[in-house]
Amino acid sequence: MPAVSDCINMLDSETKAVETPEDHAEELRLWLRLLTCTTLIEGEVRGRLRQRFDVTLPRFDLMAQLDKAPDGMTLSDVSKRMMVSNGNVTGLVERLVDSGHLDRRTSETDRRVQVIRLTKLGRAEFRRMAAEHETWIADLFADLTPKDVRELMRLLAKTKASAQKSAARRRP
Amino acid sequence: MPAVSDCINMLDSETKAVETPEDHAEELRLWLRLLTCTTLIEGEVRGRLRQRFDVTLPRFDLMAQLDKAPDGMTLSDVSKRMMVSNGNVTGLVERLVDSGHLDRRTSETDRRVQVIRLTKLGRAEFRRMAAEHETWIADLFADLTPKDVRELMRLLAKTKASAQKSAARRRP
DNA sequence: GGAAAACATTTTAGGCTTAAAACAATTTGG
DNA sequence: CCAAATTGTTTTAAGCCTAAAATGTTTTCC
Repeated sequence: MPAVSDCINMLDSETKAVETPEDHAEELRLWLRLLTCTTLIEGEVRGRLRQRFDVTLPRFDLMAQLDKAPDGMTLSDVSKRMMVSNGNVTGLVERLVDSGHLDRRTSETDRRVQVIRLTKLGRAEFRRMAAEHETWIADLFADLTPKDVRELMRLLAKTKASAQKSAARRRP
Repeated sequence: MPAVSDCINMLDSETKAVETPEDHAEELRLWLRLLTCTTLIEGEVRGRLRQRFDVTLPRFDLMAQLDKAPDGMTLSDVSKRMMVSNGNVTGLVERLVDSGHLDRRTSETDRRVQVIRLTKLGRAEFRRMAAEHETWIADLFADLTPKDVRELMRLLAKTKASAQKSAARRRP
């Protein structure tokens, strides 16, 4: 919604809206900044996980999901939560089962479904990594005041809702 | 900086700070929300680029960088700007040169350096895609008021600075 | 001038990621 | 009941991505 002063060239002599390519440069800049922040932090976390624990970020993320679900999750659940494709989860899980971090079994009641859980080893290692991970995040956001954090949370919630609505418009 | 009421358990009987694992749950939640927003929007843009133009997001991003640099860029420049590894750029450029979107030549003055530019075709296609891309972004952020956008820009700038400082602390 | 350091890029090996197709099991609706 | 639709997962093909090592080039500085 541009300020009135920005609209002068978009109104014809009869004060009627004219079809003009609208200017969305601000939103574009916002998106690029959002992306930069995420890429920056993600890269930093990725590097620290590798250096300190020799683990990849996707593996850590998957274990984080499972740590919150003591009764296990299906691959579909994981895929939705992590917002990645099904095939991606299949490979990720396979590697984590091989390394002894995950337990996978076919559901008794529905033979299509695979339920995965953290093993004892997986849970222990994840907890160790997560504790340190939390301090990295705190440090990365250290210059934000509690008020900044609250305000960002609020605005990002609004952003998420807006984007979800837009996505739903395209794919109803 | 927790509120005073949150600190009660962190002070011992002599009102001295005690070594307690600090609570950074808020920052962690903020990071997850930031990541969710980015992943959501990025996935949406990726899908639309593929459907409408049969182009990948990394290719689009690379062309976007070059569109802003009519005199071309070196691979290092691109790598820094896109915040991806050098080897990644090598492959990306190779595919875009093959498809006729990029021109690549060795610098006259420094034979280590490769300078890449958009070809006429590359520029034309990018401009066509970028125009539509901008409307997608506007739509994805449509529910944010201009004030929201300004405030988010400000807070993300602060976030970026904080994260860069934190990264620099680790890797001086 | 020449060895050593720094720089730009490519190569390598391995893992991540996606979209789409294929497969298997369950549910639905005549 | 049973064919059709749906659901959960895996496979496939291609591309993306990283870290680290290797290669070639230029600069630095004795």
